[in-house]
Amino acid sequence: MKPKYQVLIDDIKSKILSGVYSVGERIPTESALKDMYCVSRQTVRKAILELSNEGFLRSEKGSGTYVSNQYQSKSGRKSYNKTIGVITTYISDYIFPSIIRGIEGRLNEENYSLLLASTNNDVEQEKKALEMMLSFGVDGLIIEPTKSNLFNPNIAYYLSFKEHDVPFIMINAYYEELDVPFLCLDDVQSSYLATKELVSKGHTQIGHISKSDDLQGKYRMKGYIKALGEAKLRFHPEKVLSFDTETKLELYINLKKFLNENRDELTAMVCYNDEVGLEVVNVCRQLGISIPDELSIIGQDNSYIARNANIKLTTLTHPQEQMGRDAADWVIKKLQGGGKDLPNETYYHPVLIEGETVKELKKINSCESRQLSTRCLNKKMY
Amino acid sequence: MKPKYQVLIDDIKSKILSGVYSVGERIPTESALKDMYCVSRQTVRKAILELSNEGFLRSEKGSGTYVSNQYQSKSGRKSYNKTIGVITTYISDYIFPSIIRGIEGRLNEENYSLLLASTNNDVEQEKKALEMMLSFGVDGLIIEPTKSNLFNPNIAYYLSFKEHDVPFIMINAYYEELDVPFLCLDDVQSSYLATKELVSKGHTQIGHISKSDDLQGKYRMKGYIKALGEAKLRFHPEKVLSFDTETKLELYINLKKFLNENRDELTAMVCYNDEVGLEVVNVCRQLGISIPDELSIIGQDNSYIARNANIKLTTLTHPQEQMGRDAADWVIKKLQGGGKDLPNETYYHPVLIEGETVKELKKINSCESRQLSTRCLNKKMY
DNA sequence: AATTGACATTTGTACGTACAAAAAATATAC
DNA sequence: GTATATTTTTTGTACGTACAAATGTCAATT
Repeated sequence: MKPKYQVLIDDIKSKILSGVYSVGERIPTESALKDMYCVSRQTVRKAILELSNEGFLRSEKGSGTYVSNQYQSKSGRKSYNKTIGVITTYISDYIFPSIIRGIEGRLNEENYSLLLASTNNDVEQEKKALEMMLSFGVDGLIIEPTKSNLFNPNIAYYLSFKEHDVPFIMINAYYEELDVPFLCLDDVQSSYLATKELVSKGHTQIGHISKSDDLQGKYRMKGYIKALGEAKLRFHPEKVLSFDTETKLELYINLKKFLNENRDELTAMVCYNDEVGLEVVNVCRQLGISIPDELSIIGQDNSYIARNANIKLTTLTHPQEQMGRDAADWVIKKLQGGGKDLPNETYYHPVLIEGETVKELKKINSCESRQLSTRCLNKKMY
Repeated sequence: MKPKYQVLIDDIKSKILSGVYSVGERIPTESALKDMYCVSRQTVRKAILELSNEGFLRSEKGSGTYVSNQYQSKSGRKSYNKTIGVITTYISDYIFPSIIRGIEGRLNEENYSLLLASTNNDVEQEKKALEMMLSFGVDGLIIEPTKSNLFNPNIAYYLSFKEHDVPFIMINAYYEELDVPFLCLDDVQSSYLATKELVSKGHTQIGHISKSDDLQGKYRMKGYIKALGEAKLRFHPEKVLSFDTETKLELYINLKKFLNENRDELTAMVCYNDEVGLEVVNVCRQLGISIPDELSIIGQDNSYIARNANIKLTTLTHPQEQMGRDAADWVIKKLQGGGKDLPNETYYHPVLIEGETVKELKKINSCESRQLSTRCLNKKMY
């Protein structure tokens, strides 16, 4: 358990690093902090003394305590460190090794070092990672946002980076509340193409699995709805299963329930990503649903797990390594002074990769009113 | 007029610098100093705290206050970051993603964060990474040594970690100059088994490609020599090609020259690792040397590139993910106080994985003195 | 002789009171 | 309006009490 003075140190340091207290600004008096934190004045003083020793604060008798610039001059040795910080939600899973390979490759070409931290899509861990990077004084940052579809209190840190002219760029998603540079797959287009592919294969009963806390989830849902609309197919909310980072552990159970309930309603699923797509394959195997005979599935991202599974998942491309290279390239160029003509928003267009999980229903598409019963008949013949 | 605590500081510092209190010696207790100087205990503590910050003293609860050496830095304070630093030579290539996966997985189970830096097997970048970790104050470290077979001036940092009781463990190799905990593949055994396999397949003209700046290179050479010795085969230095991190870029050219010169001398190669093994395959393709008909090849480490190449390389296992997990487990246990019975040296035993790059020569092994001319005759017949 | 448990000792955290010293704010005089 | 004196505010030094946490010591037991 942290001592009280350490809680104060951490809080005040956090406020300094995030720009709540800016350099030269006077922080609340010892007496005010005593009341704010419900501690004794001695405890406040102990915290302030330690922060002064670390160069964050400077006290003046009779006047007050001010944010010092000593820590900043230490972290301001940007060109000396030649290090780029990378903050991602995960490191060794899914498409992240490929992204990191792209980043690392490009950085090595310019002899930049890489400092990498992961957040596990958790706001507290993102905060810690940001403070680490700020404290050390990285030259630039490549950041994958955490829970990008929800409000994030760490946004203050990004504003602080902007203020200190530390170039950073976001990948995979961005905070819509901020005007920041980013590189993203066109998530709308990805789901749109997936849904459109299923429509072109004769599917009219198409479900969707969505992730609610990431911006990708929102726009992949948008693409799904857009393609339904173009095909004059109605959007049914009960054909959508939504989950988030915290409920991901229960996805297997929720999928089982969802697919059982919709067994006779759906002929196809557009999944949030390949990981979810393969989870659907797994659950269908448990429920005795034949893929793709009874249910067609499309994942997204073209991850290695889609390519290496027992059944080759139909999926959409994700720029992965190229996006990593481009992000590193952007930061390097920014650091080398050529920031004027760098793009602030880059979208990558997805391409469909055919696998073994989509079945064409065109043969029985001549009479749409009998589609479901024809499907049941077809099933009895095999 | 000097404050009382400054009088104490000056007096105690003077006693330390003059040798009255020698390094490692316990100075009088707070209570005794209170009586000696006729001040309050708080005033004594203030003096001791400042001397501790300056590196002159070190206090231990329940025990006393000791004279420290002056190299002790402020980063010796206990860390509350719950972050483990990992320093590896590379991040996204070869077997490193698997190792990192193991580390990350174990750390996540205990809610530790991961901070990752790579050195590219360069001493300066290792120094930078170590300073970053020290500066931030990680709770523990997992380190893959840089140029582990050469003297490394950064060894002082590892001594500093030891002194500050920051638990760290090395993976893949260690510095033989230091008595540090480590987890390693048994590199002697790996090359020994590779060479022995070739011997058992009838090969007597066996070459070796070695890496001189890493400890693995030294011990894999040792295993090669050991197996030659057991088979009563002579060790020929001209059948060994050695390279290091800096000359790696020229490996292709040097391999071409080496394999051309030894075209009629060698029937098999034990390679430092899979990467080198596949490079040999590549060069042989250029030189028109048929694998494994004319030259058998064994790599080491069972990396994904060995499993996914056009030709499946015969190789030896490396613990990769398991070793990563064990390293993280070791550090976590150390941090949780259970340091007494943790192993200081762990070796993993390699196992041969058969591929498509080794040919058996047993049919023509009956007369060893005519082996080379028989091989030439055999070649003319095809 | 080795181990265990109880107790003493020592440092660490946190609260409080009191006064000193320097800067800032306000009042007063011109 | 400006200069000076006085008061208030804020940090700095020093004292004290109380309890927690870790280490060290010693006696009893096996």
